[in-house]
Amino acid sequence: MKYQIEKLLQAAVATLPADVLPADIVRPAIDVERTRDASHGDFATNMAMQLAKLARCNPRQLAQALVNALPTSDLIAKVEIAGPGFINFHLSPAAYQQELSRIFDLGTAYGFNSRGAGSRTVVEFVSANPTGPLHVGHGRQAALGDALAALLQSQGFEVSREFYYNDGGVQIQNLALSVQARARGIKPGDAGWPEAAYNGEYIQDIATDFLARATVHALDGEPVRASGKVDDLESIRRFAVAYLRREQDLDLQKFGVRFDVYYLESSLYTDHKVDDTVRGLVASGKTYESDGALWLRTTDYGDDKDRVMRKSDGTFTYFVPDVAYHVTKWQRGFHKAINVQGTDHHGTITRVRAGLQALAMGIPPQYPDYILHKMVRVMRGGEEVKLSKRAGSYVTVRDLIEWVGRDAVRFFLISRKADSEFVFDVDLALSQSEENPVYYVQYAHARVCSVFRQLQEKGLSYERSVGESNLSRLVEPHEKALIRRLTSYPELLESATAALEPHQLAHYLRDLAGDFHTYYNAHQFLVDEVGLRNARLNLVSATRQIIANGLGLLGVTAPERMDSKRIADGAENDRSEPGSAIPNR
RNA sequence: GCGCCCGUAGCUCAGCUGGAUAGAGCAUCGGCCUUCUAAGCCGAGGGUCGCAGGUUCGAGUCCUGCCGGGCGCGCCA
Repeated sequence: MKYQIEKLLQAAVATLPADVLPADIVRPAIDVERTRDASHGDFATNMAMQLAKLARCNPRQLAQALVNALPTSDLIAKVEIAGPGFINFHLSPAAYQQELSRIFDLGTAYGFNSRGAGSRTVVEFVSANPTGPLHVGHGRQAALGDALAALLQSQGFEVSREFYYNDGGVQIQNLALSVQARARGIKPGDAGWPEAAYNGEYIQDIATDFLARATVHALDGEPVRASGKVDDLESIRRFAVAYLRREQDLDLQKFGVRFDVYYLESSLYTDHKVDDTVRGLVASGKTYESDGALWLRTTDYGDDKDRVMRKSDGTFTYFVPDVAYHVTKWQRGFHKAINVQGTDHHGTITRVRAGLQALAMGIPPQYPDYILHKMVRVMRGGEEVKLSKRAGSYVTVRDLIEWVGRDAVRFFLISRKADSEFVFDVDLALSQSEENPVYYVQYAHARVCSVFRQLQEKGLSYERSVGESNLSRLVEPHEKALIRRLTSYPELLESATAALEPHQLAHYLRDLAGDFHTYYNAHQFLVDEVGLRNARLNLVSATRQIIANGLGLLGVTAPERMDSKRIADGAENDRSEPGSAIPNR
């Protein structure tokens, strides 16, 4: 609808005579947006004011000229000039009817488009090192990245979800040494406990299983059998990595997140991608040797100092395989790449991009895109739980899911802008999980389903149709507000995707649910009069569809009933005591 | 010290890339269940949009400088 109005305006501008709008003025892009206030109509544009500034004339007069030049359309019922020169458009019932029909026709695909068709996109997220369980920060990335990937898919992008494993390097060595120490009965703080060791209790679990010669079946790899020999550091390393990868995979499975590709850092070495990258960089002339190390002149690309590629001991710094990894993204045809990471990684952005630019492969300077999220602080028992791998005590994704349920964790983590810090109050989530915003949205969905169950029980008829006579029955302000919200869903999806901001969708759904609950309380749907009943049922049916669509993109379930306080995926939630459920009324 | 990000109601956060009277949830207070599920609805109070300038028809949004907070600044990853 928005585009149709923009087209009309475009036509109007083109017909303006030169004495009103001199031809040499550069036309600003036509921008039509939703009004905030329903009394201002459905859409508005400020272009008369922008043009007036350039043409040095009265904005209201220019607005009038534009309105006069506007082609007629059956989508528009009324056009007004308001305030300093806004042009307000009131849509006709036909326009809404057309849009509601589309909701029914397209179903789960409503709001989708093919704007990104043919654009292969890789979204990299989580990418946790296999040195410990996933913490809440990873949870935020998982929720963000997965929703973002779904949004991109809704706009026609061909998306690959990728997880990059740093399975080489010093950290893995430290992990192996930690497990080995535990297997020898050495505990954190004891004499002989390695300095850079991981202190978490999960290390003991791994050591115990290792000694018991357990076998770990990683979800996407070969089974790994522990040798049980304490001196066999290589076996310990392989076993520990497989063990923790499996743990992480299980967490992600519980969270409902799937990856298309797990990319192993170690494979970049075995496939010679790292060597190729180094050769390419040396050939570019952007490197130099100093103090026995090989450096990349990243300062040529805006970095504040040059970076070491190959240390004097002959090993590479981590950013070399990182560049190599991004080269493979480009070579695999992903000309759009988005990385979801914590803000503590923002220093790496310049380096990775510098490496890609130095290779002169035709990769755009801004490749890849980054979404950096701030840290999640966790409050429990009135105190902040410090997220420290060293201390070994931190809240895991699994903890959160067990406490408040997957749907709540997902919705909660997604409903904040990535670059805003926020506090996850565990006590609040524990004590008031029933009041979590996600249930508000899910309840709206379940309520519609319930209405249709009642319809059947009462044996009432219902005709699914949004014909003109039908829609003209929807005259209540509550109904108009709901229609407005529903039909703005495609614009919302487009905006959330373009801005890479899934939180927009979470907020939209809460608003939509609010519109619905208000309507529900104000009016009866199952009325005797057939025409009105059809009209209202069609409206709430469309509402149910959009809520289900939106929640689906966020990875949250849309339950058909909420007949207990138990959470939709309540298998994870053992807090409900017998009798605590609120019975149906 | 330098770089990036953040600062909006008591708390947690929105504010659609500069628009019309700054919004929601929680918390507080007051109403609404013999009526499609009260996980809901209606109403009230609560604001110097960190501070000070600037840009223009118009600034929470843009530019500058301060103040406060986070993160980064290794031949660590």
